Amino acid sequence: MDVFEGLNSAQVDAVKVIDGPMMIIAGAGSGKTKVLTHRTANLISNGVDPFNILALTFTNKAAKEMKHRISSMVGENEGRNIWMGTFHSIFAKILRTEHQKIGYPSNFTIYDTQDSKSVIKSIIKEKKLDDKLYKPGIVYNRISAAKNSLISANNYIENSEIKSADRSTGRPFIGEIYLSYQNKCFRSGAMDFDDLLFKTNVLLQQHPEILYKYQEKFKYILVDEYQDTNHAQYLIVKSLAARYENICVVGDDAQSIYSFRGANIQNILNFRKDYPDYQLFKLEQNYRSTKTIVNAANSIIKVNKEQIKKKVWTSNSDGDKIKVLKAYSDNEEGKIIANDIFEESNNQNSSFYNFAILYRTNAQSRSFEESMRKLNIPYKIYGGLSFYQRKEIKDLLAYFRLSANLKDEESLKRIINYPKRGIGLTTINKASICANNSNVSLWDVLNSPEQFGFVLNEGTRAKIESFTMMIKSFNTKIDKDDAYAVALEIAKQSELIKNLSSDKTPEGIVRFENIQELLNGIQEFTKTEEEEKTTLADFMLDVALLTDVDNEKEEDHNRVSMMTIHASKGLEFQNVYIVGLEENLFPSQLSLNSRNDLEEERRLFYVALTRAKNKATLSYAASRFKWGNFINCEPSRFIEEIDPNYIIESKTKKYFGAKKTISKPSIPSKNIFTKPQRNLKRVDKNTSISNINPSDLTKITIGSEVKHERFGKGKIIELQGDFPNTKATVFFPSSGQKQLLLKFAKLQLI
DNA sequence: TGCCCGGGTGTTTTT
DNA sequence: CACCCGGGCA
Repeated sequence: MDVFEGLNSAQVDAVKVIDGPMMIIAGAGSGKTKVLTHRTANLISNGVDPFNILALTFTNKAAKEMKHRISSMVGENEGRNIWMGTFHSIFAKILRTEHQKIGYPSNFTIYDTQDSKSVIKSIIKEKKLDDKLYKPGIVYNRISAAKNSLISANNYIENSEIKSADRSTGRPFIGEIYLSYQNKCFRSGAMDFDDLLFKTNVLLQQHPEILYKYQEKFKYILVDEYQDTNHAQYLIVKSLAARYENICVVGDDAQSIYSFRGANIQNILNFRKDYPDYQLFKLEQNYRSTKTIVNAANSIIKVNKEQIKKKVWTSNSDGDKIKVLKAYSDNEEGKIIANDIFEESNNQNSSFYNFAILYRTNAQSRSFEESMRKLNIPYKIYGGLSFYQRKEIKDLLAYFRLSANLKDEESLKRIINYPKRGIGLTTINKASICANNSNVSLWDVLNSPEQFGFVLNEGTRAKIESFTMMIKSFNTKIDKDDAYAVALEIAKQSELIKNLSSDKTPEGIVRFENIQELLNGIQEFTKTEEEEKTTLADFMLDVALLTDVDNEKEEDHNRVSMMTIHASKGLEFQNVYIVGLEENLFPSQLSLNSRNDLEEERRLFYVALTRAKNKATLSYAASRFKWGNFINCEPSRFIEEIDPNYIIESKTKKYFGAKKTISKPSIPSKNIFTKPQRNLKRVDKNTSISNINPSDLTKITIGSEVKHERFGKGKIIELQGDFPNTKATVFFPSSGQKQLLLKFAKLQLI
């Protein structure tokens, strides 16, 4: 196929380049992914071996998608050989291969943030530090920031600048905590997220032969979302590319929104210094959005001082103006938005898949969930508590993790007394002290108590022995037998299943279902994994790096997407609702003190707005429930910053009126959600599909008298299209003529 | 060792 | 408001 087909001239220029350093500044919606995939295909059709290509993306989903698209251009056999993934997953893979060089087992565990904080917490306790001052979260962030700047624990302690900074906040011992944290992780055969990058740097720096090996392997390197790379990532890329300098980075400084994670916009600016003979390309034509949205977004971003000059434009149509909705409270905001989505989906004859609600913080999702449920609109929340972070899932995974890596202390502590085995905290604490004294893992102490001076009574001893015996038996199977069989055995033998299935509360049933879902996922894994890696140990390797977005299911079609703006990066929707546009919320209160932070918030708003293809709607509430009482809110400065030509402020009255209509309980809500099911991620399939069945639908004809849950009585004037996509024009005496899609409208014949 | 109750505390954003 | 943690008691 022709790799240049369908590209504009700027895109062709970028796709053409094969060798040498290059940077692509790609405005929002400018076809960045297209350029990346076509360029990679072009490399391959010019004789570059896919085995020599490394492509680093920001999310697993982006990697998967890109791999898929490349494969469809160059063939599956070529495409599959490209190394493509997130920094974290690619370098975890390399670290597992080269584990001996850094003294880790190849099956090291990856600690998630929860695990890390729990380790830190236990250290703070051991060191008898004031836990009011040393909060695990704060300490974790300090350590994380240090690692991302490649500062080791010893460097940290020796660095006088850091020392005085920590002193001034009253926490002079963070360095010591860092040191024993690293020690503990090492002893547990575990790495945290930042270690994956930190240790890769150590590996490449201290072992020239390894560096050479990967420089030779990855002769062509491609980095997506370069504006969001941190120092550790930057250095890895730089050293890998140093030999051949075939490096292509893609990014947009206007969309840099991860500085809190150590991302450094300077990486984009430094590129020129590192590779003076680089080629620069700018993609400025936006194909995604209407003129209104593109221009409004430009008017916002131009308020920022720091940016690379570019002119994003589009030849798309003008489109609708951006609506600004005011609500009186956060709950009313939910209702107004749900109402608007309902109406728009009818008017546009459009699936809910084309709608997204974007917010600044995860906590905001609640009022939207509630109002969507009331209107029976199906939705899916991305992020927040991910599937893998649920308690019951973490419990079962902890069994798997421990069985794969006996040294994993966090997992051991989590499950040794769950389900109850009569091995309590006192016992564990004693064992921990022995482990610390001999600098061995907790498992070693439990496994051979005498050897490490762990005194215990006969009863406890027997209980511990039966536990270790069980885990050991899992351990012998986990990297040999079929993953699903082992997983099921563990779930049963540990009595976790028994324990969960005895809980008949609604929450308990959901937990049990989640376990089922995990087991199903493992069964899938044994079938789909191409190579022969189908043991549970293989499954566990990068399960820590998976996120919700990575498990998109077909059933998620026809649902409104709800997520933070951060999570929406790289996505696009026909209709975007940006909510909670209030001072102190968006922009966040914490950003108001520094120009840089405020500019990042503004970029975040820019990202949010540029997700929209057709329509963007903004909303804010005049008061919001926070920490138990109402606080008054002011509209966000970002609303004023938009060029007023592109927005309409809706009259409050109209929406006030709408509020009344919605809150009228007009549909019998029986069956659907008998009681509010908070925390349920899985929404029943078909919740949105009309309550009347197809035979009812076919009975509706022109002239039928019908009743609509919000518009009341009406008469069918016209019908267009075939079932199930029949569109009806209905006249409602109360609110005029409406276009409705029968399958959504839940019309009832009178 | 395990459960219950009360107080204190917390909201950015994520791999 | 909702959750987590620690203390007190069985």
